[in-house]
Amino acid sequence: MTDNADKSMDDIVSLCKRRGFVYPASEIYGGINGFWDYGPLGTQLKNNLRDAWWEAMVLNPPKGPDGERLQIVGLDSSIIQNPKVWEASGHLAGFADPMRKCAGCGHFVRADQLWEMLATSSEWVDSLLQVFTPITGDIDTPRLMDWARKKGKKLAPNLALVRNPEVTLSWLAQRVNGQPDAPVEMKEFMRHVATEQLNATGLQEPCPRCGGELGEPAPFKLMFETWAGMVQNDDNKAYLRPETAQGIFINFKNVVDTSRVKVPFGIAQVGKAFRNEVTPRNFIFRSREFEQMEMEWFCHKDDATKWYKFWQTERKRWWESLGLTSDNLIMREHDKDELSHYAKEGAGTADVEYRYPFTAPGFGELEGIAHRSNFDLTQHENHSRTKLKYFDSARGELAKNGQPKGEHYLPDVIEPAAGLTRGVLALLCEAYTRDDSRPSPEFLKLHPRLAPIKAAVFPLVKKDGMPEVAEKLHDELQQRFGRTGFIETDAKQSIGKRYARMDEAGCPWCFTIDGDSLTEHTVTARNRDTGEQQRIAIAQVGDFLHKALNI
RNA sequence: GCGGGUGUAGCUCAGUGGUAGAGCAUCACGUUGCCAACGUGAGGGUCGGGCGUUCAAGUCGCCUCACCCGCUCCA
Repeated sequence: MTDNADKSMDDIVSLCKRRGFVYPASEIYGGINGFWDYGPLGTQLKNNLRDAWWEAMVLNPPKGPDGERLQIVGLDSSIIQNPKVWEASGHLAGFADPMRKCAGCGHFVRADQLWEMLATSSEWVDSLLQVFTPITGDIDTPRLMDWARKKGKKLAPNLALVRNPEVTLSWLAQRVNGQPDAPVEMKEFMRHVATEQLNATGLQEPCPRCGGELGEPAPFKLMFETWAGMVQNDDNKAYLRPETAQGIFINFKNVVDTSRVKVPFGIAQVGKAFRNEVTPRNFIFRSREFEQMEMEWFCHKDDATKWYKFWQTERKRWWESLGLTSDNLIMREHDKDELSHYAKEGAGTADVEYRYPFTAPGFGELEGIAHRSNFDLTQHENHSRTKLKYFDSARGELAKNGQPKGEHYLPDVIEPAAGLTRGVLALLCEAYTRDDSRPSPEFLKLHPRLAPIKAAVFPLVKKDGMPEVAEKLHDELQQRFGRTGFIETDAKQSIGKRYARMDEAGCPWCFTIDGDSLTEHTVTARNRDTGEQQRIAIAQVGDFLHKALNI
């Protein structure tokens, strides 16, 4: 087995392009940053992963921790919703955090974190403080001058004190000597060393990175905006959803009212989401348009921890069942300070992380399992002024007749939220294998269930009626397995080359029609991973494949 | 957004101012006897895009776009 750290993303990206898995979006126009198109094989692979998820969630969910049957229903909500949805969810506020852009280096700083960053994580501030002691308020001009010319020049090239030490220090001296009874405090000192045109600009605040002048705070929008209607103004502004989850929460009441589900139950959804990421990076790992598979599991808060643990175990097991090796998968519990706004109060958030080649030996997120408490339903209940409480007739005190009186509550939510497109990436990375001892060294060891091409049927040579037999077997297999992926047939070129092509596309089985097929009615079945062959009856090929694909 | 690198055929890449190339891949025909065989032929490029310098630009300059690496960001 090849270690993921040894796999080259360039090779994987190249194979994806060559074989029609993933193309850069708008390629003929020079591309567009953060967007990707899925080709014939990539689309089928993505659909197969999506279908496997849907089956594991909605059609054939796992048994619960006590062996009980789980209830999960599907949903497909709109990408564009009333903007109030995003106000309620916190995305509008969260995504529009005021940022300040540095005029010197272009770096963005969150306005509300500026002073914390200056105090804790700015290299030049650390260095500068060694020549200035804010407690006494003394200004050692020669030492500051010296710092500006040496260390400052390296660490904070855009700081006013460095660009123009004389002027900056004279302003500072005027302040200190003019008001000797009011010592300069840290913040004020920082503002002074960042300012060289005091009369024109007032005191400036410096960039933690280069000391440059920071611009006015402005919202930094991570949601894509559009307009619903012909006129484009603030009244009809709309947003592309940054996650599929909110579509589920706002339909919670609809589903409860119309589908006879009882808490605990889940609502599952697969769909596109959009985030205007600052830096799309790493192939399809972080793109601006991506696909999520999210399930919101609604349960009573007393049971939340139980379900949180259950879904963690279950989700990791599921990814493993698709062929991701356990060495390359970890479950990582978030630290307290990492938790999202919606998860602060809950049992926690954990990520299923995969060891991608570009994160190896570290890991990158594949799926998040979050306890969102009842944050979202509470928010939507308040913002929409619609009662979303669930009436649970199995809870509450017992009445005279021995029946529970019932309890009204907003359920807690456990959310396993997986990236479909990240899943595709993890599967491709896991499947990509180089084995130079093989005649076809580069191949994709995709799980048979997910492989976009399920099988290929080859006539060994293009004569003696072999192509006709192959054609017939191909049609038969396509009828039976076509809904799960492609069945290929190919009579061109040497048999070895055809096997190699199928290896590269991740096709698990090749069936070859030879002379014996005509007389004995048998074919050879060739295994992608081992190259081994076995003879089976033509009539048995369908059942053989059915078993091999495990579907 | 910053710094560094890259961009030439579907893929991998040569090409240092003078007629746009190779290998593999693709297509056609022939051959074929189980692991990227062979022969003959064919198609495919406004050299990422734009502007400029020059008699002449894939090559030099400026701008721009995309990708990769490192920062940064990632509710």
